[in-house]
Amino acid sequence: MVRIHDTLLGRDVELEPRVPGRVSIYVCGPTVYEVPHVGHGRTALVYDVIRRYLEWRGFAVAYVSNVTNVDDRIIARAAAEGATEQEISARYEATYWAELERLGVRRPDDVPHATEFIEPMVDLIAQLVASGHAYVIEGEGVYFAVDSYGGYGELSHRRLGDLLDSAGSRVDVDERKRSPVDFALWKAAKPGEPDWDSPWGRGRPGWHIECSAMSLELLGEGFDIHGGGDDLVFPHHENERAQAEAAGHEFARHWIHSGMVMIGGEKMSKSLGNFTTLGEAIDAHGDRAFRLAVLQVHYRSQMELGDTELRAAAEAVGRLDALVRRTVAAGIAVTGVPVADDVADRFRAAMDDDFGTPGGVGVVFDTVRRANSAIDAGDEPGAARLVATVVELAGALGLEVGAGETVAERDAEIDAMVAERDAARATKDFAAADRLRDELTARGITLEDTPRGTVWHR
RNA sequence: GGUGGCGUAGCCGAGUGGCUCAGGCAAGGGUCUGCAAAACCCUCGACGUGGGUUCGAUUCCCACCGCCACCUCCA
Repeated sequence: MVRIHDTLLGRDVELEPRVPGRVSIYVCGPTVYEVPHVGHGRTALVYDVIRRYLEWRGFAVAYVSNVTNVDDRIIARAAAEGATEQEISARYEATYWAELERLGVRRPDDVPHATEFIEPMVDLIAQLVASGHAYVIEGEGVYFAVDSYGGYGELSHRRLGDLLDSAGSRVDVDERKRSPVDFALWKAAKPGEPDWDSPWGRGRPGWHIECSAMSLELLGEGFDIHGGGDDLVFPHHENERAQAEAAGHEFARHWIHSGMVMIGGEKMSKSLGNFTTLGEAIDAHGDRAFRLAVLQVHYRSQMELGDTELRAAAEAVGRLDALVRRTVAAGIAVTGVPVADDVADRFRAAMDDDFGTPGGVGVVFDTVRRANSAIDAGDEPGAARLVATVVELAGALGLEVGAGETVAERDAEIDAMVAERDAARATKDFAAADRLRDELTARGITLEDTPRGTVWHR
């Protein structure tokens, strides 16, 4: 059984899906007004792995993640560049998905955009107005009356009184609101901004309402898991929940939140300007190093994710590929070999405990060592089994082992040089052999001499 | 101030009331190799501080110190 840490309850609970065997997940995606940074990459990867693991575990997963494409910052960016909001959001959304694809993050089953769901949002707001949970301020918009919903604060573990005390201390409050903590469901149109028709005049939706409406629309009442970065717990998710439940809907059964990426001990964020773009990080260290670095830290913890961490992870990825090279060089066939059950059990135990990827990764690398030992010992069946297990379990985490060019790429010219060197070695002409190896090294080729011949990789 | 969380060996980072041992990176020594590479073995070193509970605590409890996040937009 899979246990997950539920933010609402503040403890681990068994995942008992609404429909046995099927898990529905909604994860808050980015607002696309800038290129993604490594923090966005981590969050997307964390949920990608949760999705993959649940599937590996036998669940049918419905995975939805939205993109916010109407928002103050998009409008501001469009104005600054003399472009339309659609141009800005389309541009940065394209970058977002392109980078995630490089990371091997699978596309969600559905990617709703705020602008495509105006009608469900308006309907939801209308329900709230009709039931007295929301009110109109002329010329300003529609607001949610926080007082009217008794569960407010439960998700983020805040008392309404404390919220009222701190409201206004950091941000100006519109005194026409009934309570300083009330928030906008619908914002009245302003000149030059995108707007839509509504019973309250033209305008655009508030931020929180889009996720309430879209998650319910696509996944239905009482969907299983709602996730996102932990900076969204308050106010975003608190508000989403309040709106949906106040309107009479059964909202998410479980809430999960992932930790932030830190840089030099501070949260990485666009507003602080202390970010590395995701693309730069992948360029510098590779997609698998990025994935492994993320998996080596529990998803709920804050983590540093800079060059130091990525370099270390890249070295570790090299061990995975080296294992496959050694296996191939030793002539050990792995396809179709069943996994070692005891290892899979350890892996499952770690992962079932709130997606304990660091433990799972530990099991994988422990198995890498054992597999190498088995190869050294000439235990071919044992090695085959352990290597098959490594490939399988790493695959469950979305980590391809021995992928692509590192293993079996053919290159006639390099093969010829390697053959020439082998011939030189056979006649003990080591000067010539070393000269050839130096040439290859200069071209980024590393040679490994094995009992069954020389293999090379980049 | 409120809420949530964290402090583990040179670094990153799991985990557990006692059992030989997370794992990754780095460092030193060794085996293998013509030399390398890769691999394996060994070594190095830990649980913020002070109390308490206990036969025994890094693990439970209390206090303290330090750090981070959220309380405004934010993955």
